[in-house]
Amino acid sequence: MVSRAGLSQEAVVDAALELVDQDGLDALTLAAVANRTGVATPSLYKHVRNLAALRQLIALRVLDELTERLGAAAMGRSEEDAIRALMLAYRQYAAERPHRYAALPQKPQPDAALAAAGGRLVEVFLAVLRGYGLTDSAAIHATRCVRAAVHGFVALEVAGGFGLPEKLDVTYENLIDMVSGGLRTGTFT
Amino acid sequence: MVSRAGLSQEAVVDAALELVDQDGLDALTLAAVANRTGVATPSLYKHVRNLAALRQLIALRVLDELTERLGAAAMGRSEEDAIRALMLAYRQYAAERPHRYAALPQKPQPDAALAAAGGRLVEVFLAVLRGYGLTDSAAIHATRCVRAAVHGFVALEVAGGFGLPEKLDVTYENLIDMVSGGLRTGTFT
DNA sequence: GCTAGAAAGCTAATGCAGTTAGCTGGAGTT
DNA sequence: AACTCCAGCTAACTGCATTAGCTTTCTAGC
Repeated sequence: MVSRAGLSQEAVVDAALELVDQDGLDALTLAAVANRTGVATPSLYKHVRNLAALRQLIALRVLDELTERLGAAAMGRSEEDAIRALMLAYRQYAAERPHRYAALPQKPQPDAALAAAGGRLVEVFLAVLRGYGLTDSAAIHATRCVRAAVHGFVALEVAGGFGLPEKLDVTYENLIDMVSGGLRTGTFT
Repeated sequence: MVSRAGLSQEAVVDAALELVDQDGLDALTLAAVANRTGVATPSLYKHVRNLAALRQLIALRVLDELTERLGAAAMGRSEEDAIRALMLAYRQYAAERPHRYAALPQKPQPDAALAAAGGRLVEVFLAVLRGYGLTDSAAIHATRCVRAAVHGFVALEVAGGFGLPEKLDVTYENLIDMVSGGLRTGTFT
């Protein structure tokens, strides 16, 4: 069935994710992945176009993983309850897998699969916001605001952008209040 | 006065910033900086410890530049007026210099100068929030929330994380409303 | 003015990572 | 049993960061 090491694109991405989890994003090198999969570096090119492509595959995985988590968290809840669950789950994912979260692309990627995954993520937010009775355009603006708040907090937290780490839970509760308050009382254009 | 090319750490950072502005963060390479300053690559080590150090110097510059802009924008304003000006100036900086904004560190940096610069940035936010009569701890939480919202939006925008770029101005106005509404009515612990 | 020393620059060389080219051997097929 | 395909390999090249050691030039002090 499979020749030698039984490698596949999936297995390569798996190994790359382990590497990222353990040693951070900067440690993601084809040599390291090859080493971890017990293969010579050039052999990886049989499964992955190049390093950039591997990074995109990773981003795709992370995005889908996050989307799944958020969907599960929001399921069966509505309105503020759902928003709160969504935001908590989001932060929790980044806390559990900070390096994976950091692996999300920081620059515009022209990748179609990635864009689709981003769309799926947005869909989860939109689904939750429908409970607020927001019309199409308003829902989009509201979604962006929620995403901005959540991503901003998490990104700053992961990057060590906040001083004291003790009270971050409290800050996040405040942020949740701010967001859900804004959704309740705010006027979205 | 100065030996040959009249280089200095400042000049190296200047050249590096030009490079980043023009070609993006990935284009920041010692070879490229050397080329731009008319010097052989190893000569740069006379002014900068290594590439990582250069990156930190760049981050420092950007952080201070941003802080200065925000301070100027908030000056003479108070409460919602000031918050609005602050948020608009923040986004405008990132829009003008997206690559510089992206050059801010994404990972915890143990650099003291960088931490100090971060502290100065936070000070501007805190100064504005004092107008809301927030006590110490509450002011810190509120500041973090504002920063999270602003940074999240800007980071997503710079990264192309939003679909349609047309209505982003509108979204940002909504975000400003959400934040200032939260500051007005919210209870910060 | 002259000379010593520090500073700034250079060339040479090393190591590592990504990538390409071309070979090879085993698995599945006919 | 011969054929074909493909995963994996070795060899080789490139670009970049970094170090070592030499040369030149400016400055300071005599």
